[in-house]
Amino acid sequence: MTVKKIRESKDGTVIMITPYAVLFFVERGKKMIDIKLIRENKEIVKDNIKKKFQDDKLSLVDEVYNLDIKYRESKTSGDNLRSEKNKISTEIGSLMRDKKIDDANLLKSRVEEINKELINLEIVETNLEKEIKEKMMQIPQIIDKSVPIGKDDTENVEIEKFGEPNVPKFEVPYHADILARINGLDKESSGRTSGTGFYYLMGDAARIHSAMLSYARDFMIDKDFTYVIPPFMIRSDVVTGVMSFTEMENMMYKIEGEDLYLVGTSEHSMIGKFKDQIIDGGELPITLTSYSPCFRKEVGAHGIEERGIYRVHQFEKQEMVVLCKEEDHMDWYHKMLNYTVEFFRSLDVPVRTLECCSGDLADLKVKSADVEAWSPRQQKYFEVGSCSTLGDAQARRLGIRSKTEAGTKYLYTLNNTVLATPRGLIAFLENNVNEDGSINIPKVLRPYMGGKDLI
RNA sequence: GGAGGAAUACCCAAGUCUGGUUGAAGGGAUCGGUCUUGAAAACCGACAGGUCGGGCAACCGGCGCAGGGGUUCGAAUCCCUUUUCCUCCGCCA
Repeated sequence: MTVKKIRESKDGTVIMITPYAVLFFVERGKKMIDIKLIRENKEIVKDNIKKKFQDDKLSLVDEVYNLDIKYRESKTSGDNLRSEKNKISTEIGSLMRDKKIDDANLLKSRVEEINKELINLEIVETNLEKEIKEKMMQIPQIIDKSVPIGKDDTENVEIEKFGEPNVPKFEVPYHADILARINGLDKESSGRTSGTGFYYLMGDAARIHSAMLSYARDFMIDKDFTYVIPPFMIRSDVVTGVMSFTEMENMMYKIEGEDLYLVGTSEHSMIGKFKDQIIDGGELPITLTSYSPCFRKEVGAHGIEERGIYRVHQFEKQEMVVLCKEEDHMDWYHKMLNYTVEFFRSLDVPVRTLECCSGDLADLKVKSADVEAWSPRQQKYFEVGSCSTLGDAQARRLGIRSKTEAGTKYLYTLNNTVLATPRGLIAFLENNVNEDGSINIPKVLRPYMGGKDLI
């Protein structure tokens, strides 16, 4: 099987994939908010758009509002015609049984007329529906009241620091150099086999990497999360359900000749698992921790760096995913964020939490914060994980509902990183390296490192 | 990868050949009741969910028999197509 990047293919793959995905996007009618909110309270939706500094989208609200009125009108007249048609067809049935052929034929011509009328009406109906969905797709999820208002990532807000951001007396080497000293990284070879953005981790470096993941897995199992190994490839309908089209283009690797994509995170297959499912209210909350390799094209602002393994095409991740009821999602959000903080603290890595401001928040998200690890080399924090609640937006797109006494409701979905590595490995190395190049192994990792306390 | 078979409601399952009062028999599960000290059993009753539209509401209507399309006045039923599952063969860590 060949993996091909959409962007780079010159054989028509792009042209084949793009319209297909867009079609799917539109036809499945995935939207982030309930159209009833626009019918009943346009201002909430508009205020939300303003808060996110997307004023160019304001007109969409009124457009949807008006199209919706037209749509409902045409749906009502269509439904009436269909109702009449159903009635007459049943009558024809009983006339045929009684062998009253002439009477039946008379009625048939009436149904034929109705069908002619319906053809045009249905075109109008379908087009209106499509137009509404396209516009609805661009209207962002309503953000939480607590989200700080700001234009872009420069206005994100630090919530809290955990651990002292120490700067040791010696100069902490660049992570690639730390790895070089223990013969832990070979990028020359990976360049030959796979190109930039890949790596060979070797020896103790590879072992710490795996140890951290195993520890992350057990850490979450101890928090009563169910460990899951999901599929590492998913179909396009799942992909378009869990991310926007731009994200998809910039992130996902497509398998050539198949309707399959390599996951960019296990969240994709984990949320996809529940697509079109109705979950019994008694099973909630569903708390899962999944492992997967993650593949990302990283097309866009940053791209792939030359040295090091900070931003790469392939990494591994232990993730947490929670599906819960509306009233519980904020509790889970805070709990999940704290778990990641606790995890990094147990590895002697100072961290801080940084809340995403309104303008930097992805359209699907209600609230989100990054966990950032301290880099004693750069003397600043860098992102190692991200915790988000998507409200019911993701569930709405994918049809994930639960049945309770109150009726059927869309679930609230959340996800958070426990550990993504090699990035997590970098954080670990920089904070545990000694002047002589040796590396301290914290207590929690020793069982996974054959008992060693130092490399 | 090849060759067959299947998909009907919470579960099992009839209906498909031969299109029409079939939005779908029957059974189980579940819920309510009778009987009982209590329970079981038996008997009686309820039980298609979902989604979209209309209505203050009671309620009315559209869609809906794996998904999508077609034929027809009319489709669970006929045709095409996609997916999934099962059996057999092949291949393989």
